Amino acid sequence: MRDLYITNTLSRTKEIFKPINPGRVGLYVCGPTVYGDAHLGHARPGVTYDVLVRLLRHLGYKVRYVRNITDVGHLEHDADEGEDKIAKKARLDQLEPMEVVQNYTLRYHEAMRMLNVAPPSIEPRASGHIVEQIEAVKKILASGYAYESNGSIYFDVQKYNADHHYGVLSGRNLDDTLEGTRNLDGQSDKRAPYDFAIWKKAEPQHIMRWPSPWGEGFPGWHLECSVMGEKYLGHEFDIHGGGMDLMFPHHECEIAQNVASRGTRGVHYWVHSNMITINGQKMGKSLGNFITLPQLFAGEHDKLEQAYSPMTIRFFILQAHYRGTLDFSNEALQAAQKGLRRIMAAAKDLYALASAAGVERTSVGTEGHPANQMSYGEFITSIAPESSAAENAEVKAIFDGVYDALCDDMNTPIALSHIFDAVRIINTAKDRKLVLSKNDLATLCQIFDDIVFGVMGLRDEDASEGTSAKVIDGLMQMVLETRAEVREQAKQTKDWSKCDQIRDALKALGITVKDGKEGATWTIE
RNA sequence: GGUGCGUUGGCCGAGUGGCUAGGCACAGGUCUGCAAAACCUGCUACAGUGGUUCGAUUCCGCUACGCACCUCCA
Repeated sequence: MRDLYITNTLSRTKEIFKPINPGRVGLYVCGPTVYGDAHLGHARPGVTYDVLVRLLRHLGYKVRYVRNITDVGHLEHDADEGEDKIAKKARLDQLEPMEVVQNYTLRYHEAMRMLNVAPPSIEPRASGHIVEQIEAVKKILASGYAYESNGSIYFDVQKYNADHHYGVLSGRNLDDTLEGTRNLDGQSDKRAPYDFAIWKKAEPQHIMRWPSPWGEGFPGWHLECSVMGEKYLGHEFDIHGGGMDLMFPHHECEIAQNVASRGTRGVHYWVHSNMITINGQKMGKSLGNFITLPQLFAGEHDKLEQAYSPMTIRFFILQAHYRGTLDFSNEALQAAQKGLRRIMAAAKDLYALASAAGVERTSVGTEGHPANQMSYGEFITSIAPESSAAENAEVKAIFDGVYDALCDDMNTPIALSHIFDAVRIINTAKDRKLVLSKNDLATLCQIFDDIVFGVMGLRDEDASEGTSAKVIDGLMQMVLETRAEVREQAKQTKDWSKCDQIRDALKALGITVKDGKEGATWTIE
C-alpha cells in the first residue's frame, strides 16, 4: 500500500499516516448545525473529507466515516450564555425544534448529494446520544475536572491545565487565552471565563431539555463530538477533521474532555480544512456574507453573475489545496467551469479512443462515470501495438505524478495539473497527431476512472442519462448522418447554406455541433 | 492586546535553494468551407528591505499590508 502523508495539526507538520489497526481507518468529521442552509463554506470540508475518504478507500483501507449532525446544544453568541441556535430558529418560524432539524438535515443531504459527496458510514445526532453524554459528564466530574454550579456542569480548565496542557492543538497557553477573553458581568455561574459548559441547566422557557442527575438540562456543544466519536470509533481513533475555525475552542475542548473522561487525547491525526473567503474575508454566518449552496446552484444571489453547477463548485475547491484559504469570485468560478468542461470533454474522447482500440476498462464501477454519450463518427485512430517509448514515459509520469500528489497531503491542485497534461495528450491523439498504445490508453482510462471520477469525485453533468437520453442519442445520430450527406454535397457545390442551417437550428435547441476530422460531435447544454 | 498564518504574473492558484505547476484570460500561428474545438508559440511573477549562500521567490531578520482565532461559525 502506498504511503500517505497528511498534515497533523497537533504537530503542525506533514506526517506519514499510520493507522491504529492495519488496513482500517476511523474518521470523524464535525458536521453541520442544522438551523439553516449549507453555504459555500460548508462545501469545503464536505468535499475535502470526501476526497480523503475516497482516497483512503482507493488505497485499500476500510474506512468508517462518522459525520455528526448537531441538533442540540449549540448556542449563539457566547458559548454558554446565548440561546440555542435550533431553538431560536424554531421559535422564529413557530416550529418544533425537530422540524427545523429535519428540514435542514434533508436540505444538507441534498446539497451534499449534488456535490457528489458520499454519505458517511454513520451520521449520529447529538440529541440521540443524551444518555451517553450524561455518562461522560459523570466521568468528567469523577475525574475532578468539572464542577457543578447552579444546575450546570462546567469544565474546570485551570485545574485541567495544571495537570495537562490546555492548548496542545491550537498552540496557545492559558495565560494568553485569558488576556483576550472579555470579562463576564457577574451573571455567569462559571468560575472562570474560559471554563465551558458540558451540561447546561435548562431555563423554564427552554424547549429542548432532558432529565439528568443535576436537574433538567441539555448537553454542551463540545461534548457531543467527544462522546459520539468514542462510541462509534473507540477510545482512540485515527483521524478527526473539521473546519479550521473549529480548532479553538471546539476541538481543544474535545481533547480536554477526552483526557478527563477516558484518559487519552483520543485522536491521532487532527486535520483542518481552511476557510473560503469572499473579498478576502472569511465567509461566515455571523458576518452575513455567505452564499448558500442552493443559491449558488440557482444563481440567485446579488453577488452571483450566473449559476454555478455543483461540479463547478467541487472542481473550484479541488483546484486549491485544502489547507489554504480560497477566495470566491465570479471570475474564479467561471475559470473553474471552463477547466472542468475541458476535462470532461477529454474523458469522453478518451473512452471513445480506448473503446475503438479494444481497451478493456478494468476499474469501471467506482461511480460517477460519464454516460458514454458518443458522438457521431468513429475514431478509427490507428493503434500501434507498441508506441514510441517517449509517449509511454509521459503517460506513466502522469500516472505517478497524480498518485504522488494525492498521497502528499492530498495535493489535489498538483494532481489536477497532471490531469490537464493527460487532457492535452488525449486531444493530440484525437487529432491523430499522436499515436497512443493500448497500454497508454488503458493507463489513461485508469487515471480517469480511478482518480478523476473515483477519488476526486467529479462527474459529467452534461451527460444525459436514462431512456430519453438513448432516444436523443439515436436521433442525433440520424440527424448528423443526414447532415453529413448534405455536407458531402456542399463540398462539391460550395453551397453551405443547408448545412449551416441544420447546425443553427440545433444550436437554437441548445445543442452545439462541432465538425471534426472524424465527423461531427455534439454536446447538449 | 495575545497567538498564528499569509502577501506569487490580468484573475484563480501550486511549488521549489539553482532546471522556476496548472487552469482561466490575452496575443500570434496551425488546422478548418465557416463556426467551434483542439494543438503550437508568446506573456517568467514571486510585497519591500537587510542578511546567510557560489546562487533565494524558496532559509533568517526587520518593515508594510492583509487575514484567522482568542464569542457562535465549516
